[in-house]
Amino acid sequence: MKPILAVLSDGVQSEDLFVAKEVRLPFFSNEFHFHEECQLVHIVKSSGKRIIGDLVDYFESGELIFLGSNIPHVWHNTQEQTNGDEPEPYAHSLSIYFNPSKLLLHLSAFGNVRKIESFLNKAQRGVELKGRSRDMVVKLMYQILQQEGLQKIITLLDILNIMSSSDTEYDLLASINYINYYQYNDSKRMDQVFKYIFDNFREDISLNTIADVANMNTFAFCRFFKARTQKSFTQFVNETRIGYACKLLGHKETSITDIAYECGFNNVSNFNRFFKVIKKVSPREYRNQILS
DNA sequence: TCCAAACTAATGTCGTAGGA
DNA sequence: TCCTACGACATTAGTTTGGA
Repeated sequence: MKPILAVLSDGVQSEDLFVAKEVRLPFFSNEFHFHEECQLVHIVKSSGKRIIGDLVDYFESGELIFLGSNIPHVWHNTQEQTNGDEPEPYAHSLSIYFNPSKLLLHLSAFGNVRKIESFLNKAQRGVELKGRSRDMVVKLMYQILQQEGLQKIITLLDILNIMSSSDTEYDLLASINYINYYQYNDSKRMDQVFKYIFDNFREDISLNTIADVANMNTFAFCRFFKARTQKSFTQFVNETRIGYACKLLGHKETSITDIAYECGFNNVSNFNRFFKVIKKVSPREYRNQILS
């Protein structure tokens, strides 16, 4: 199955080497999409759920993600998370887009670009930068917004150099076997499905219900969903729930039992079982780790 | 994309044990 | 005593497969 590329309508124009953008919106776009351009994104202010490749996780202000070519992704705020009453936009981010082939072609004229090329390949699974590397890159991203001409390009190269030299200060996000089978034509249907799951994962979501959302019967939906996400519908929902549980476990005053029910599990036994399968540690161990 | 059948994974319940 | 973790087991719902 050949993936179809999405085109960034306001992305990198043919004469540009890269584009830097600051976004302030009431909430992030819910569209699940991918594009040929690499994207470096810093979440200045917002929180919610995100999908990168086959990883479903929570995001918060401050994170820095680098997405390589063609990895499907979405940052999602629910209405509840958007703090609709606030006068200020709740979704604030900085992004840099560039075409990797074009950039490498230009850079190769000046010398060996193997290190950057290798990093860009790794980034096809999505990269979350951490520690000092993240702080340095974020600082440079703010600088780039104020710069013009050659200075902007020099700063971009600095950023690439920091990221590709950071051997330990990043995590790869999508699983190693992840392959993008996503098609542009699927966009609307998958958006509806993800939106429904994200808005309703605290309740029971039956296969019939979600298949109706996708306008398919249950068998067709199972096949469709697995083909696009490389995981079953139940697995996806449970990962969403466990991701939410991880967030709640940071609040010491809520008991693990309460968290289990809050996340949509109907009994603690199931919650413990899935938590350990997905996170490799029990909820209590996880809480101890993050609170320490 | 649909359907039927077979298979498998997820779920709920109960019991037990350890630690605070 | 309560909370948490975990195992066993029966049941149910979800998933896969193959043909159309």
